[in-house]
Order: sequence, then C-alpha cells, then structure tokens
Amino acid sequence: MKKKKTTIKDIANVLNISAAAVSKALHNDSRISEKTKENVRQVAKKLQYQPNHLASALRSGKSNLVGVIVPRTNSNFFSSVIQNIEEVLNKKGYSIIITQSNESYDKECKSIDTLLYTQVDGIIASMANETIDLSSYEKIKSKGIPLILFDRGENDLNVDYIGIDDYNSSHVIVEHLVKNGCQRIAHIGGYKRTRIYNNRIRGYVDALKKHKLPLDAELLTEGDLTIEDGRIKMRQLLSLKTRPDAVYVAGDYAALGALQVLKEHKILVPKEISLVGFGNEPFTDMVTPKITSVNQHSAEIGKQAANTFLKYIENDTIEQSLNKIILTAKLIVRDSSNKKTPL
Amino acid sequence: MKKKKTTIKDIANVLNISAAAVSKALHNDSRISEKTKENVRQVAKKLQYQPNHLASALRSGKSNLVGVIVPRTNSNFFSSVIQNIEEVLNKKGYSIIITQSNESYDKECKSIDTLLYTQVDGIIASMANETIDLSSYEKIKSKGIPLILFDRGENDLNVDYIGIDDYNSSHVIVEHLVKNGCQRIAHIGGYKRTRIYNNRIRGYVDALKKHKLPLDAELLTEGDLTIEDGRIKMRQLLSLKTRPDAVYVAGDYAALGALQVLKEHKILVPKEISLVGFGNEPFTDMVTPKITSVNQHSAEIGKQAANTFLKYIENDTIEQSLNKIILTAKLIVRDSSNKKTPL
DNA sequence: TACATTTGTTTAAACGTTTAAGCAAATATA
DNA sequence: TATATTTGCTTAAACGTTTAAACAAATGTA
Repeated sequence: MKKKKTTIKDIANVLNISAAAVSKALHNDSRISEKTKENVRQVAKKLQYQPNHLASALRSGKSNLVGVIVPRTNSNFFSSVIQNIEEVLNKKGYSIIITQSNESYDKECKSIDTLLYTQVDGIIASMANETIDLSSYEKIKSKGIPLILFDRGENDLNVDYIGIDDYNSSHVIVEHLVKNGCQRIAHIGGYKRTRIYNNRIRGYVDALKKHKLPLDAELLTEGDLTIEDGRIKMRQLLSLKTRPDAVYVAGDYAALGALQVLKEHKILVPKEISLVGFGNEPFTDMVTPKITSVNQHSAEIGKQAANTFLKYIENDTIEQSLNKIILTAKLIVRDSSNKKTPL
Repeated sequence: MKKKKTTIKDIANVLNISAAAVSKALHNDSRISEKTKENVRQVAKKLQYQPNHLASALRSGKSNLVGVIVPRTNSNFFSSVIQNIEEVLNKKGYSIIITQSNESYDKECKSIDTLLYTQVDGIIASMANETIDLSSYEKIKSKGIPLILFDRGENDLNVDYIGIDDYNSSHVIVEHLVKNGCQRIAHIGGYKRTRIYNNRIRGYVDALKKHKLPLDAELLTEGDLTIEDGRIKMRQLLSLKTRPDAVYVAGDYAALGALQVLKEHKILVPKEISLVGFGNEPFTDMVTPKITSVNQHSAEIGKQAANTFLKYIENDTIEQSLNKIILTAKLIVRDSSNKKTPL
C-alpha cells in the first residue's frame, strides 16, 4: 500500500556515488564538484526525492519547526499574530506548528507535550486564561529551547514577552469616556489572575481615582469575557439601583454580548450608556452601533515574537530573561462611545 | 546553553540494563518483568525522560502526527472542525499540526510540503479558493498516506470527502424565500471553479426554474465572498433598474458586507429586501437584523474526517477512492428573511 | 623531482529509538 | 532425569540523515 519513498541512497545508487556525497551535494558543499551537484539535483528531481525531516532533524539536532500555542485561533487577533509569525519565520527556513489550548489548562499542557515531543526548536505562546501552574512552561525552559510569550504572559517565567500597555490603555479609555461626559463608569473585566486583565483593572481603578470619580465595587466585575459573560454582566449592571453611564469591557466578545443586552433593553448607545471594548476585532466595526475598541497591533506583535525567537537561534550564548517589549495600543473611537456626534 | 536531554540510554545506565529493555518496559512489553517496568518508570520520571519523537518516528515509520490544512483559522466553521478533528485523534494517540493556506495556492503548496516534510501519517484538508492545479495534492497521494478532504473538495482527486449538500441547500433557501413572498431572488456566489460554490449556484438556478421564477443573469454574481466582495456586489444589485427583493449570499462574511450596504442605503431588511447567508458564523446571530444562514455541521464534519483517517490507519489494505459523506445542512431562519414576524 | 596543498570523494560513526533474533536461566512437562 | 517451554533479558541492526576523518588523485610550489 504505502509507496516506497526515495532516499538519499537511491540517488547515490543511480549515480554510483556515496550517500554522503549526495547529502553534501544537496547542501551545496564547496567540496563537491559542480558536475556531481548537477547530477544529484537532476536525479533527485526525477525520483521526486524529498528529504526525510525526521532523519535530518534527529541527526542535526535541529527540527526547523517552531511551536505556536494560542488560546484559540478563531479570533482575529490571534489569527493575525500567527500569520505574521509565520511570515517572518518562513523566510528563515522555519515552519510553524499551531496548537490551540481552548483556554484550558489541561489542553495547554498537552499542546506543550506535543510540541516538545515533535522536538520543536522553540515555542511562541499566549497563555490560557485558566493557567496558574507554570510547571509545563518551566518544562519548556528546562529543555533549553527559547520560549517567547505574547499577549498573555507571566513575569515569573523570566522569558521574553511582547504585548501592549494594558494599564495605560485603561487610562486612555477612561479619559476618553470622561471627556464624553461619563461619570459612572463600569468595568466588565477578565480574571484578575491573568496579568493583562489585572493590569486593565488596575488601570481602570487608578484612572477613576485620577479623575476623582467614585470607585464603586458593584461596577467592577470579573469573568471569562465570552459573549455570554458579557450578557450576564451587563444584565447585572442594568439591575443596579444606579446604572452606570458607561461600560468599559476588557474584551470585544463580551462587549458584543453587552451590546446585545443593551439593545434588548432598548437602551440607547451611546446616549444613555457608552460602550468600549478591547481588541478591535473586525465585528466591532460591523455591528450597530460600531463599538469603540483598542487596536492591539497584532501584526507587530507577531513579527516581534518571531524576531525574538530568531535572536536566540542566531546567538545561542544569550541566556533568556524577563525582557518585555511593550507596544502602545491605539484607541479606535467609534459610535458606541461618541456622544458628540451621535448616530 | 542547551540542556542535555534524557535518553533511554541514561535510564538504562542507571538501572544497569540494556536500552532495549528500557524501550520495551516503556511500551509495556509482556516479556519484561513487572519489577523492571516499575523501576524504569520511576527512573524515567526522576530524570524527566521524554521520548524523542524524531527517533521513534524514524525507526517505526509512524509519526503519530496528522496535518490539517484550512484556508484560514479565524472562521468559526474551520475552527470548530479543527477542534473536533483534534478531539477524535487525540484519543487515538495522534496529534495534529494545523497550517493555513490563507486561500493562497502558493501558501497551500508550502503547507503541504511542510507537512510531508514533517512526515505526517495523514492529511485532512479543505482546499484554498485559488487552487486549480491539483499536483501538490497528488503528491500527498503518491506518498501513500491518507488524504481526506472536507468542505472544499475536488472529485478528481479520488479521495474521501466530507461536506454538506450544497446543491440541495440552495433549494431549501430559495424555497424559504419564495414562501416568504420573494419573487426576484439574487445570488451573490463564490467562484464557480470551487465545487461547493458551483453547486450552490447550480442549486440556485435549478430552484428558480422549479419555482418558475425568471433567471436573470444580472442577479447572479461570482466573487471571493469577503466582506468587501459582499459590499461591492450588493451595491451592484442596488444599482439595477429592477432591484431584487431577496439576496442569497453564498457566505456569511459577504452577507455581512451586503447587510452593511443595505443599512447604509436605509433599505429595510427583510421588508424591502430579504437576506440569507451561508455558514452560520456566530456574528449572524449578533448583528441587527440577525442574518438567516445555513448551519454546516462543523463538529460532525470534523469527527467524520478524523474517523475516515483512522479507518485507513487501522486497515492499510483499503485503497482510497472517491467516497463522499454528505451531511444535510440546516437552514436557520432569522430576522433578515422572516417577513412574517418582522422586528 | 619532491613535497605540500587542494579537490572530490568515501568510510564510518552518530542521532535515539524500535525490533528481530538470540540466549541463558527458570519453570513446566513427560 | 531429560527435554521442552517460558521468562527476561541482551545484542545488533535498522530507520535516513549528517559530518568528522580519512584518503586518493589532481594540482600547485620550490
């Protein structure tokens, strides 16, 4: 059934030379004559030779494969980061293997095992929401291969991190809402244990203080930021004795859920309640009203992550350490928070 | 820099047994004593032994890796298919490697090369829109590993295919629109060269005939079904002397673009023009009005694809041939086409 | 001419497993 | 007691490469 695959030896036999010569010819070794190289290339083509990656990786100790772990691929942010990682790495002869954790810690551990098992030369990852125990990430480090984190990182791992300035983004958002006359700003946040969400919460709290706005515990919630979570939290906010006049949601999906609830309650956005999301997912520009959100520079993050990996490959004497590249996120003001020129 | 990895030999040395014994112990060979097995397991754990996949795959000729190629991962359909493929295959000890073609033929070829190079045991793929030349897919077949296609398939490859009944889905859609009083139904279609879109177009044409509706060439367009494509095609339709009273779009993203244009033109949906999409992407349920769409049973497709692969692995005497599994898609009627109980 | 260098190749070991074959010791069978 | 079988391991080859080391032939140098 299985067709026999062409090996370097088959080529060697045809040309009556050694397998070693063929290997070197294919790698353009200077000690192989131009004539032999040409012969090898021709026979290789004719026999449809494809190098056996397993063998070469085993021998050389380099797989030319990089693992990428993301919580999910069906968000524009992660999809775009991946695309850019791939673009940069392909140019340098690396291929990438994508795995999704589905925000599950167990699945993430399995992904890591799969990647290590595949003997990837490095791993670029964004951590699952659930992840608290870092031991599987420590395992990557202990194998001595570069580990680069982006978006969802963790200082304690002492590796490179590429992300945006979440703390400051919250300040920008609150400032924007205040300028638009909002006084009672709620925050539908992610889980505090995830660093980025924690930073957004801290930023929100500090920005309220800065603007001398009351910090009301019932206006601050934590959750997984799914659409459903956004719906639940928005309903909670609407049931308060004093409703907020603005809601800053730490993720676009939850912001969408919140918007649905607002529309179901016939509440005018932004007139009665302003809404701001986070992530600049494409749909924020598609719904009515369009949702104000924060652009996370996915392309840039992907490129920087890939380049950071390459840095370690090109110079393996550098020891990894906590090294943060923080990009400044950009607030994209749309209808959902723009009271000045309403729909 | 690179830490030395534990091998089977290290374990053997500690216990003063041969590497072969360790290998067998780890594979629970019946000819190894329970005591030795236990010792091996303990030492393996202590030394944090992780089998070297490259070596075992090279030796055994099985990588336990399955490649998955999709046009893109940031659609819910593909993301869900992938998740289900993974679920089924993980249980059987396989890991999957995801690659995206980004709808580009070149990228698809590269993906195939990467996967073959990684020595995957099989490939499950959905073809890029652009793909006409099938030679890279033929390459997969010529390697003798199973190739399973889903959603975007091609009869000429003579391999297994899992998808939905596109032709019939068009009939269901047209029927639904007719029942809602539509008489002049347009179709914003995909490229005819892609089989699924061709089938949707044929279904549309035949359904019109069946209902004795006029088949007007200017009501039928072809494109790549991106949001932008949907916008362009909708504008074209609106500029006709006689506008359609319903638009059936062969993809949800394009349907979204079409909806945006309709709203910009203050055209009431579904009152003036009804709209139907395809794919049941989550956002169809999020926008206003909610878009009627077709559920493609992504989970089922993923499971069937994985099981089809396993069928060949479990019995390698079966020769692959054109073998279609066609699921019946389900029309999800929402506001955008429901004239009877409008908003 | 004698020696050194360069060129183009071969040989053989190695990467970390798996596995067929072999073998000694223990146990079962007659 | 002698022979057969089972148990529990070892030996060695193999998977398809890469690569250090060796070497013969060709070319250069003095």
